[in-house]
Amino acid sequence: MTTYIGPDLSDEGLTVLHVDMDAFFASVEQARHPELRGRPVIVCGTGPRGVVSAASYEARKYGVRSAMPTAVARRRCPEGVFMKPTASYREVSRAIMAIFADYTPQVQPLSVDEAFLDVSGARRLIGSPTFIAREIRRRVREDHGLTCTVGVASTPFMAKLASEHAKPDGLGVVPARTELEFLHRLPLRAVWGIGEKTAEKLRRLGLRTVGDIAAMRPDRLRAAVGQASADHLHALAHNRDDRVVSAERVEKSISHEHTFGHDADGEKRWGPVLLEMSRKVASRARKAGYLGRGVTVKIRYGDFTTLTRSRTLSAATDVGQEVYESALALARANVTGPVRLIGVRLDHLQDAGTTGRQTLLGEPEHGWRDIEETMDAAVGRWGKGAITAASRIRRSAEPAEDPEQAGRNLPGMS
DNA sequence: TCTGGGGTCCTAAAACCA
DNA sequence: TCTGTGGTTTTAGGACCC
Repeated sequence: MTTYIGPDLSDEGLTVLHVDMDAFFASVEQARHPELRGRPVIVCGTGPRGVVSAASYEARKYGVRSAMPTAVARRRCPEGVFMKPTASYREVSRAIMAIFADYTPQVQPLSVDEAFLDVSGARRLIGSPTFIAREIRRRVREDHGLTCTVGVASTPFMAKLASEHAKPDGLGVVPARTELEFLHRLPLRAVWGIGEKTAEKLRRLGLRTVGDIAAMRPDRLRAAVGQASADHLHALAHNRDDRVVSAERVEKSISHEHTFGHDADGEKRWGPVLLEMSRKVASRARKAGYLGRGVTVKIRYGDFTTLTRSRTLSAATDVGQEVYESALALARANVTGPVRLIGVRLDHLQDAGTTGRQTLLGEPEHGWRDIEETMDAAVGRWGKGAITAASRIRRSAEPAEDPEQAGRNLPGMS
């Protein structure tokens, strides 16, 4: 189904596609398990504190939405099929992104289930943007049994609005002539960067639509939401979006966090989790070829108050033991009671290749790094169960808190 | 209803330095 | 040596996105 936004049926001058998979995780499960088709499928954390990652359109009829607590979703949709996410979505995601790459090298993934494509160079060789959009939709359907929605427009922002407008299983085209008219009628929240807090501030100024933002005096906007935000909103409201679709993306940080099924009281409970997450963060850094110079610990208490504490290292690292030592010192100095969540982040990443890791005077050349690389190799060969920190092996009957099991999730899911 | 996990960017204050 | 000054980096928090 093609939705042309406005009367003009031309895609002249349009260069950007936004592809958005429909209810991605839930749809993958339905494609894989035919008996689930037509049924409300909810992919979510299944622990006591889980939330919904994706709800099939059948489930949405019951008012189930992503980011909703699983407990609420169960109440709203008792007959729903509730499933934990699996690691396989990444594979499907990669295969779909590979389809996009057949039409243009300029593919910018935004998350596992979304990407921008710049198809300006493909018009002569392959066809018009709407032709490419139809081809992509057809191939995603035929090769993977999945539906997606594609927005076609002149800028990334407009393309995203177009797909939003046409979903699910649609094709939305915003002809260049009709862009402003379409844009200005949209509600505040349609704008990338306006969340609940900002929308409330703008509503207090009497604004209701994107057109209202465009008409607002810049200084009044600035006073309400700050310089950078105001400039950004003003530009988008006037349909100025100078972002270019770019395939290369540099990572700024790598993190893991874990919410306990029940608040963890004492270092004995959260310490081992901190160690495991520190190792995972470092392992990912090594694999990606990064060293990090900053370590941040995140702590959340039962009442949801959240604090972060960070330190800058004397030398950048990709060694889990070093990340852990900093994280542990930060946690010990700042944890004052039972914690709901604990997290570790390695940031200020730099390229390991160009920087090289400096060995400090008196520091053994190898050591923890070698041990951890050996552990990586073992996990690679025999699977995740191969290696466990000694401190996590328990004698008592009480099961250890396992970040792999509670609220298992993948980065960047919608 | 009771709030996951992985990220990015912005702001403002504090700390550091010349 | 003390004081002010201004720039840069560090630290903390918050909003937002999927």
